[in-house]
Amino acid sequence: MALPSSQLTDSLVKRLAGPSTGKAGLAKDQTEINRIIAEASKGSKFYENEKRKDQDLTQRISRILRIRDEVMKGADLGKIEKHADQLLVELEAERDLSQVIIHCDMDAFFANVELLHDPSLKGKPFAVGGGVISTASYEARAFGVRSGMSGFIAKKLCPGLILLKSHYDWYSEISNQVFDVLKRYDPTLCVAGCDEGYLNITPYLQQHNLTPDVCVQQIRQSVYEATNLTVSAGIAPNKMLAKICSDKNKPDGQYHLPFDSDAILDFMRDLPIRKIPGIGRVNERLLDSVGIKTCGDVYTHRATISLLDKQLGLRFLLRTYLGISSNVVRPYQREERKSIGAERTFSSIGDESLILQKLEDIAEELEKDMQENQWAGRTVTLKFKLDTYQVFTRAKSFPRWVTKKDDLFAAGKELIRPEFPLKIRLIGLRVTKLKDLKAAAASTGIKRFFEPVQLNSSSKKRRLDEPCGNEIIDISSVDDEQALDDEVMPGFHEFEEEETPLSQQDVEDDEPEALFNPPSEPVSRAKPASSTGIKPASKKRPRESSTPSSSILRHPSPIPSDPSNPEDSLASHTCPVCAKILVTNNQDLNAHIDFCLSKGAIREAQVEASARSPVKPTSSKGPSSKRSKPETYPPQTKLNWPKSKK
DNA sequence: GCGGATCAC
DNA sequence: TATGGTGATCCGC
Repeated sequence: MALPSSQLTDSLVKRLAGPSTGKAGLAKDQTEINRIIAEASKGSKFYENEKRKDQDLTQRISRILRIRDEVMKGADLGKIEKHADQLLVELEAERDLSQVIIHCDMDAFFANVELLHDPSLKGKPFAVGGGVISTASYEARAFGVRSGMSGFIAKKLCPGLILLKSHYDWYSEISNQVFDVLKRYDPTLCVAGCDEGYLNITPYLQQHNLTPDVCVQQIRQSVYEATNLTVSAGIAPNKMLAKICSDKNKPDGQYHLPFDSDAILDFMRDLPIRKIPGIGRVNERLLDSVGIKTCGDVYTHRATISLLDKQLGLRFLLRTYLGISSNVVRPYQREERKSIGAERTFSSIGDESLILQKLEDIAEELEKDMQENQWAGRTVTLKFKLDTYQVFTRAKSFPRWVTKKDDLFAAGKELIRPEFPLKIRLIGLRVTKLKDLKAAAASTGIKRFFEPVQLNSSSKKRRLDEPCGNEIIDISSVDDEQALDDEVMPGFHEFEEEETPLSQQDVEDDEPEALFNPPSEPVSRAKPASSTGIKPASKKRPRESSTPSSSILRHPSPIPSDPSNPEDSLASHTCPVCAKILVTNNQDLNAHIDFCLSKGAIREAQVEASARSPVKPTSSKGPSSKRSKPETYPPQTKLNWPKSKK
């Protein structure tokens, strides 16, 4: 039984353990649990796919480290750190401790709802979910059973595990009850999933002359009285911190982070970076590769991060280190929605007619959903997962609004046809470039004059269009020019809530998110040359990328010396790669850095390519498997963060 | 606009 | 022993 260790890397073992390792309800011996999971998975197609992804990530990390080493040569680290420190001062100035933000998170939600319906489950290890576990009871978690884990793996970890089917209607109803309670404390409640939400209780505290702790006790008590379910909560000055805090005393507890800069810094210092929303397993590994395990490590490695800004996201990480994030709490707006889709997993099938049947089913399901919720869209994206677990997407845009099953099915067929032969285990359709048919209808009647218009968070216009006499029906055939034309309601602006930016241009970072906020996260991707080169055919081939593309350091005045530098004025800069001093503007500086980087990166890539030969084709039928040239050069990697600015 | 990847619940 | 579904974001073409 100890034989597996030979081929398994630590990273693969950890990856196989699932995305929610390190969550609450820790089990005793994680090592033993991971071994059992790896053992049970070994040899399966799922396992092979995870292995492939793990290897790709390993390569991506290698590229980043090579870039780092190259860039560090001759770099003036002292100067770079000084610049990072300057940025920290600027970010610190943005800190806002004036709002009391609460993150409420239901404890083992699905499992506890099941418990209400069947009290005999109390004290037993059970989990909700069929093939994949949604939620495990705390007793089951002690065995290592976690959400996202396959049911049969969970059974291996806990032979006595009771697996329950999901009852979404139950969860949904109770979920609404919970939110109704929370809204009494903050009508602008921001729902983040069916079992959690953010509140800004600042006004409530003032109106009722309460302290945050007492108020949150009352909130939790109110939820319990209404549902018989416990909820944990975090009290902090912003959403990110509140979310992290809600996990601190879970279950049935609350944690109040002091509203004090130094206390927050202390709190962040030893916090595992993985706890930050947006930093998942991949980003965790990437950051770990440069020595960052905790938020405090961000400061220690600020020079490295500065040099790898493009890959790691300097600004995001510095904000994280400081414990700064958005404190804007606002309900999800319908017009923020960007896509609607449906997908289904089934036992692998290769028969074309059967696959088309599945596609038709999905098209019908999606049409129903779009109809019920009044959405139309212009882009249809087909998604399919091979029996090897590799996922692909193919998209097509239309000049008109799509709403009907026939159109969805036709688009799907057109997109999948060139991919045959195929053996797939999942198929799905998603529609984007949405048009809100409810808004379209509303804009038609007189009532439009009484309803505030909401702008799309991003910036401009909102919908509400004029056309169509008065019915909502089938706009799919309306002339697009007209249908596409939106109209802005006069007199309403919509973007008010911003906090004042102080001197920084960047005001709010993340708030537009429906869920919490941060679309952030680092990581970077490497795309290319995956170890297994198979893939569906058609379309684009691997073209080679050649231009550098990036400039490390995205800020106007990144590392260079001068603190004051407008956007494009000339200034003296030290190239972090070759250490030359250049008098130029930022654009040219970046171009220069790209040049320096590409030289080193290409050289490294060549060395690596020659040292490595085979690209193993994992069977499977992808027609033209490319494999041609692995990477021309590395700049692929990068962590995407949130949209920090702009 | 497209496709791959990551993330969260 | 059968490893989910929905939605979003970001990057690099």
